[in-house]
Amino acid sequence: MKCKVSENPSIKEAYRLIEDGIRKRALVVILACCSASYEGRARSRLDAGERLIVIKPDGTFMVHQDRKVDPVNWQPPKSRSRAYIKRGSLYLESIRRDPEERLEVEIHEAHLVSYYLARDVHDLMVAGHENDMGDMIIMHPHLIEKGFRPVAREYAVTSGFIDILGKDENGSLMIIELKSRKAGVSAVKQLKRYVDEFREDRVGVRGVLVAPSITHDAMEMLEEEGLEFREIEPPRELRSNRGVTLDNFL
Amino acid sequence: MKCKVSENPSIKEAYRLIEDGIRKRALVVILACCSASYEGRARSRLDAGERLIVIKPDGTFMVHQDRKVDPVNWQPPKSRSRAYIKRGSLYLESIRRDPEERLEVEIHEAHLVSYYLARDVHDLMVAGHENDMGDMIIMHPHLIEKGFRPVAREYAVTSGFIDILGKDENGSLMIIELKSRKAGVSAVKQLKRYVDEFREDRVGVRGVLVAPSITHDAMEMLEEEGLEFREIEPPRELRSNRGVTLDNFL
DNA sequence: GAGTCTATCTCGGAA
DNA sequence: TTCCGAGGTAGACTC
Repeated sequence: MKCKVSENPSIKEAYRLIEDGIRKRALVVILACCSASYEGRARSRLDAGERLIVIKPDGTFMVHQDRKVDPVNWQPPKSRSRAYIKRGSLYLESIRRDPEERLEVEIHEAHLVSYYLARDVHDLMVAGHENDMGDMIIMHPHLIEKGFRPVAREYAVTSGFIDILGKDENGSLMIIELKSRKAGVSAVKQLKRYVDEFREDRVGVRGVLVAPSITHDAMEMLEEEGLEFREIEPPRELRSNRGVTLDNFL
Repeated sequence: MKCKVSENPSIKEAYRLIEDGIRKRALVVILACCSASYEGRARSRLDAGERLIVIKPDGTFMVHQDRKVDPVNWQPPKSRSRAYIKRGSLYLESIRRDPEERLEVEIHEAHLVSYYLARDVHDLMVAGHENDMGDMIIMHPHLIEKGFRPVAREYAVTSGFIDILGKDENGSLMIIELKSRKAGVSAVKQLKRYVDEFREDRVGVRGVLVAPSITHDAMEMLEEEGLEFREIEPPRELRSNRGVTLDNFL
């Protein structure tokens, strides 16, 4: 029996089922009219409304309203949850240590209480990240331009890390800034800071912003600063080679 | 009847209940063994596992694993969801326009399908935001130091917005950077950029980072740059006056 | 609609 | 453990 369900349970029934589910490290799902108070990194109060409450086996606790992707109140994995009855009312409590945080939910009326002994071994396979773009460019440097040779990756400078450092066919230094989404002015500013740092030493340093697209304002600033743009889509293969390094090509 | 529930439904029963719930703009909650494919801003694939699926009245769609606060796959509010049966299997689909994104979930086995006609009019009341800190400092400038006078808020400069601009008792310009959480090196860099911009014009500009705490590295950088730190906790009152402006004090 | 910024951001990786 | 940066960030707000 993977699933246990109770419709419109009494307070005691709800209490027992929830405690049972937590103890068995099940996925506990509750539909209820509730209110919530949180105190920790911030402080919040949520008045009564009908919501979805979820307690996960890893200690995650969430209160979801009828809108938005984000929970309205929550606690992260490893929080300790329990149910208790006080003055005839059912409460849920989730406590986190370091930082000390406490979320208390008062259940005014439970419509559905259930738990689910979920088994889930798989992780998400995802493609289209900045890291994948870097891998792709290291493996296919001509995507930047003919004759481009990468020299270093995540190269540390005062103002941060240069995504890819390389040289063009004339031996001029090239600073590559990667963005996996549309690039804004902040990306241009970041690239400019890197280039300025190098230009102090020597001239002829090229700065290239690589992204699938760019905002209008960012393109204007880029041109003003004498920087370049390469339109490149992040790769879409789900099983990209992890751990591609420059060693393979130098 | 606020709640409708079916345990271990057949494919057709599950299909009908889910479509019914979506049409009635209910909160649809499903416990099922499923796999998922996403294509849009990125691309992802999730192999079979036992999960919680939620469809909200506002169009939000979520697939939750047995761990983590964030859903493993999701679509934002205003997405269009539907269920359908293809080659004897039950599928859920959620589509978003602009950007074009599609999430498809195949239900291999539904353990629990339910929907809940939730009513929830209340919004979260929360305290402890950066904005509240700004309000507090505008109302009590001496928290920065004796004689401090705020002059402008969200003051636009080339590299962004200065949280609070003011003058000390000697008439020297002060640039205040607020953080509601522990400040890191990025906050110091940000403050430094603002101060540098002003120092081009005139010397004697003071930069002050205001936060409840600061990382070790950030404090070192702050001292190197001749900037200052004020340890201030964000306010905890839940009903802070919204819309406090400088007009009330100048 | 596009751009910018905060967040109880969350989450993963590195020092 | 602490810290830093990426994210399909989400969500709020301004222009």
